[in-house]
Amino acid sequence: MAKIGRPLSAERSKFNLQVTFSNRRNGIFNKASELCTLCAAEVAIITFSPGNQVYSFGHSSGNDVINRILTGAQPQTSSARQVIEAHHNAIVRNLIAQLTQSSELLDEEKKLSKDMNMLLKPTQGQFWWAGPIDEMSKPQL
Amino acid sequence: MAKIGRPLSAERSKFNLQVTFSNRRNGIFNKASELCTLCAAEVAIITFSPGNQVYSFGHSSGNDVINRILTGAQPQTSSARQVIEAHHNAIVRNLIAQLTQSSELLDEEKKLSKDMNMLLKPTQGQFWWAGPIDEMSKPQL
DNA sequence: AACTATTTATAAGA
DNA sequence: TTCTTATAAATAGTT
Repeated sequence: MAKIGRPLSAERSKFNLQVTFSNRRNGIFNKASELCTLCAAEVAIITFSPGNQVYSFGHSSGNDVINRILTGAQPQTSSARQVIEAHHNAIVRNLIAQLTQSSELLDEEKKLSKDMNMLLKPTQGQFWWAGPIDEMSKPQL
Repeated sequence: MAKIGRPLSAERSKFNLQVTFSNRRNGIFNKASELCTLCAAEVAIITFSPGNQVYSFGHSSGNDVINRILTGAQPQTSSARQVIEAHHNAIVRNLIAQLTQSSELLDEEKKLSKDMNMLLKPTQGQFWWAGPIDEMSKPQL
């Protein structure tokens, strides 16, 4: 929805696309960070770039990362880093698949439920969407 | 970071906070949607509101939800809906915990790696942060 | 990296 | 809740 900042040129170079992805990813992460602090919300974001690299954002107010660093973590070698990064990558790959599947299942059920309501409540005529009823049972206007 | 739209009043009512959360959540989801279409990226977002309700966003370009609806899904009862929603809620609860843990592990390792660099490269003196070196080895300014 | 012209986001109020 | 509006933020293209 909606146009962006400036009108997009018809042809965007591959490099510009990477810059755009990076800028917008940072923008979304900043928005998420603001949402956490402003509303005491929890937010997790997983992104895969066009180049198939993963960037993730996670915030949980209960965890104190610094404390855990100060009480026992040991410096790790570069190869250990690689193992951790690979593991992290595998985890988020799996997470995004689960999340998408679960979200879509929910969306399907919502859509079907809405259709059922439209079929089952025709006698209420034009007033069926006027009351403080569940959002799910509103017909598409 | 940064101030927001209009200056915030000193006291924000609980209701306004909910409105703010809803508006900003939608804003982030829209940004994520734009990122997907504009950059051919994959994005998944999980949020928990202050009221502990979950809202999630998932996009994977390979899945065709409509087709799966048309080829076999059956309408479900309200109790089935509740089961699905509970299941979805449990899934995302688990996902956000995993993601946060994995992200924090990565962050810890990066921080330790940075500290190691600071310890191992003292001879470069005041110039060690001036060059085009890896971001990870920059000291905190 | 920084600038800038626009568009978009959004807090408050109606 | 939805709309409006004033102001700040985001950002695409350029330098």
